[in-house]
Amino acid sequence: MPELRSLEIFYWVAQLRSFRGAAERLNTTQPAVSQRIAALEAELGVRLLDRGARSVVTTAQGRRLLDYAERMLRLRAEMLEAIAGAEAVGGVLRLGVAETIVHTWLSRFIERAHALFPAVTLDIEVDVTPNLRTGLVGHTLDLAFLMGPVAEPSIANLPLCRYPLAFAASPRLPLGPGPVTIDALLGWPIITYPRSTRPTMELLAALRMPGAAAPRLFASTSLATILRMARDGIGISVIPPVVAARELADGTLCLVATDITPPAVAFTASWPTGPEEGLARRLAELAQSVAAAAGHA
Amino acid sequence: MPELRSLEIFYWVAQLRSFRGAAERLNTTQPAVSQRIAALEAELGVRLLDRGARSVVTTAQGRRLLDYAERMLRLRAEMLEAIAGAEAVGGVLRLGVAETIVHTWLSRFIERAHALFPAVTLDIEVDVTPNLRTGLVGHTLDLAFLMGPVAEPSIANLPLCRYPLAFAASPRLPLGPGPVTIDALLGWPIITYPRSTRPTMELLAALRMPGAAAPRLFASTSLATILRMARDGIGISVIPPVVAARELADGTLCLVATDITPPAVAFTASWPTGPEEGLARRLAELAQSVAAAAGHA
DNA sequence: AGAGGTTACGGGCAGCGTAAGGATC
DNA sequence: GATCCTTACGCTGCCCGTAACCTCT
Repeated sequence: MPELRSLEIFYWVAQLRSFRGAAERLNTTQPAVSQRIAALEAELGVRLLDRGARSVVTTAQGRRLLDYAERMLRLRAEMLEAIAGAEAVGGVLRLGVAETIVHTWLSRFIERAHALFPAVTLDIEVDVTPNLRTGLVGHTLDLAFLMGPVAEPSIANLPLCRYPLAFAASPRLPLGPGPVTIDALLGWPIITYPRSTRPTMELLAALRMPGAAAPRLFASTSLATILRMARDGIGISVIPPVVAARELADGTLCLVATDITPPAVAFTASWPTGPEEGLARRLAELAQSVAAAAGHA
Repeated sequence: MPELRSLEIFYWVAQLRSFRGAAERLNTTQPAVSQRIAALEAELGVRLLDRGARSVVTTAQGRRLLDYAERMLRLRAEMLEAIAGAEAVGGVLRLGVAETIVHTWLSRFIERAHALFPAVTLDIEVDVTPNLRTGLVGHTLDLAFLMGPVAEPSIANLPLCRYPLAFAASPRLPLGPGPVTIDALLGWPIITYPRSTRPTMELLAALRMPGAAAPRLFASTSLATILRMARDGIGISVIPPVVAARELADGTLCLVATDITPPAVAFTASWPTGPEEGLARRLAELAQSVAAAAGHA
């Protein structure tokens, strides 16, 4: 009689197409996974996985079992929540967060998450959106707050908040009063997110005027670094004003009025769907309400 | 993380309202059951069962878990059949059979059951219908072919066959030719099923004529005994002719034409519904087709 | 006293981790 | 040679069974 543990191990091997990956995912060793899979195949008298040289693929029977395994694991998760309640939902949830969120409502989210799920440990990893996306599809993250949505079939998305971008510069920069033209703007380096991110790509497209010089870009994955460079007068930053509230308040940075409106950045909570998505989904919904309460919806 | 084995044990304890009963049902010892239940309660941090002095009842949480447990066990059974196929469905199925069935198509059923489910062992118990019914509700039988249907909410029924009853007596009985009147009939003891069975009750009701003497009843739980007494000329038997084919063919018994038609006996395959009813249901359907093929539908 | 659940204790075995082996690119 | 799965092996700890204990009728 197959036990749930075996089905869970099979589920992750099939999902990740890797014994090793499943072992890491389940905090065990790779031979242990091998043994359980072998035992499961023997128990059912059926070959479940084709071990290729550098790939593991499910057989037809394996795919059928995968479907059942997912349903059973889902049922167990639902059962645990129904019986033991949210307080008992435990374990580690690996959360990836884009830096912008860190500077806005992440700490409030952590507080409320801890209050709702005291037995859950959040492993937080701050990184840029493309890396977070990779982490989600590779199942090394259970949930991420990133510039979304993530357009993958196995990833679910929930919109969190939109931040309009704005130009902000040190008041020492001789920009003069009144709206700044694009030409004047392009005389300074643009300090913002890396080129690989969507808002920066859109910004560059908006700034690229025929005949004008290409904008100089000072990109950084670190918001703190962007702000620091802007305060130092190195150039003009493009950021959501909300992450620079302190600098704007104490006058070390000023918003720059221009005749172009930079794009807005939209964030989503995104997670890989699966039998254990319950906690991720609940936390995503919590994040949504926290973001809304923070007035950034 | 609760394993299926624990949920299965809990299921049976809750269902049978007994640790001991569950232990027997699952071929294990009572302390083992105690331990699993205690561990399960500790795991979930919830009391599942109230151990009364002479009774075990589920708590509210226990009832909720019971629902999930049944769904999970059902899913596992379905999965096993889907993946491993019917050949791999194994274990012991305790089948109760009314004696009439033994004399008609039981052996054919056993053959076909063995062919379809080679890994299943049939534990067969021949008894009278009331005892079989008790066995079903007490979960000591997984399936029974009896005079049904069994009107219990937790018992499912599938009609199998109907046998008209007939009067049969030794040719040495001086009954004379032509139809026998009720009065003449009542001069002899009626040899048939025990008083507690439905066909006998109906028969007695039909024979009870105003002013006439009450019929003398020679009841036996054993069909072979009934036939033996009839062949010995002790009285007139009331039986389905199909179980006395040999005696009718070799002339040791003759059908007695009368002006009343005795009732028919109807048999059903009946089994307790539950997460593991799959095999019982399949065998019940098989029995239905065997009975139909035997021409007794 | 007897039925039924709990506690205590010892042994067997499943399952895990470490380490070595083998296949494929 | 690097990567990934398999096999071998020793050990831990879970789980089961036996037996004694407790409680209620």
